[in-house]
Amino acid sequence: MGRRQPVGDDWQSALRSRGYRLTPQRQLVLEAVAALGHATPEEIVARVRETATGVNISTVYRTLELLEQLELVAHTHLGHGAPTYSVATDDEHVHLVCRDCGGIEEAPPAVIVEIVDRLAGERGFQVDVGHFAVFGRCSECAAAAD
Amino acid sequence: MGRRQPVGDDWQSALRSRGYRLTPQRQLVLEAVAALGHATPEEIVARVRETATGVNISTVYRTLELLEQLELVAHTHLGHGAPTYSVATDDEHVHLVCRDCGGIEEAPPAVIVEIVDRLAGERGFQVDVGHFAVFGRCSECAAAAD
DNA sequence: TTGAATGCAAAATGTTTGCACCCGG
DNA sequence: CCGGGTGCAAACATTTTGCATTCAA
Repeated sequence: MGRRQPVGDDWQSALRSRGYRLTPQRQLVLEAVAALGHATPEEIVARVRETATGVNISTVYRTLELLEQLELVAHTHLGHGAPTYSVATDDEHVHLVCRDCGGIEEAPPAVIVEIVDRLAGERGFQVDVGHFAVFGRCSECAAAAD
Repeated sequence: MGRRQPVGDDWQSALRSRGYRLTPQRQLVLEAVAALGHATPEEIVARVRETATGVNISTVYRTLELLEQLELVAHTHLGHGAPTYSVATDDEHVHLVCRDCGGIEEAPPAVIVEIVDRLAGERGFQVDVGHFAVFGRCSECAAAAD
């Protein structure tokens, strides 16, 4: 895991240009999301506090909401508990969530282009590939279940 | 929505055969799930209370957990808040969740057989079609967004 | 300086648990 | 009668909100 790509400084203009302020909290949250990948708010605040102990969880929630609105981050519901956040520029991928072990695999979006096109063509539904979640049983657990 | 299919009496043997007791609460919860389709625990308890006012929400949670274990019901996470339950014998389908209006459309499983087969063949991942959730933007909201 | 942003505490929402009582088998 | 099942209350987990204070611009 670890960092995906460095956080550029385009995020600063993204905030500024829409009249939002640049704060250390916002920078730290964005960096944490980028460094962690698929992180819950709880994990994000923990990471942020390694640098700035005082940061409040409610600030993290508000910041994530704002960053998502600015399309700098995106969240995915993987089925169980809290949602996970990643930077919006990450390559989108399909999430394979195992109902037994809870493990998460990632598959390239190529796997689902057909259905994406089909849903767009047949019903005008624009699929958000990054939020695609497929539930099932991974090969490991499938083997163990027999 | 209303009822999908009547609740047979096979559920009684499903409980009995595994040493579980038949209770009015369990019957009412199962009937509510069947009648409502895609209902949250909160909606289910409301429905149950139309008939039996005293039923407690914690009983509903415990009952849903049991019924799911017996494969009489199944739950799906549709992205936002509480999970939704349906009877396990409902025809499985793909859920299309709109990120804007929160609306849920259903698509026939035929739409995704290709990817199901592909994931099974390439990585041994057994897809649970009923828990398939596709996030995106419905045609209505897509039109409104332009 | 000034209002957007934060921290804090409390509320809202969703789910789980301990325990005494009840009732299905 | 007996232990599984229920109701109740309280604990827990997660997210949201009101409000006074702080700080980026």
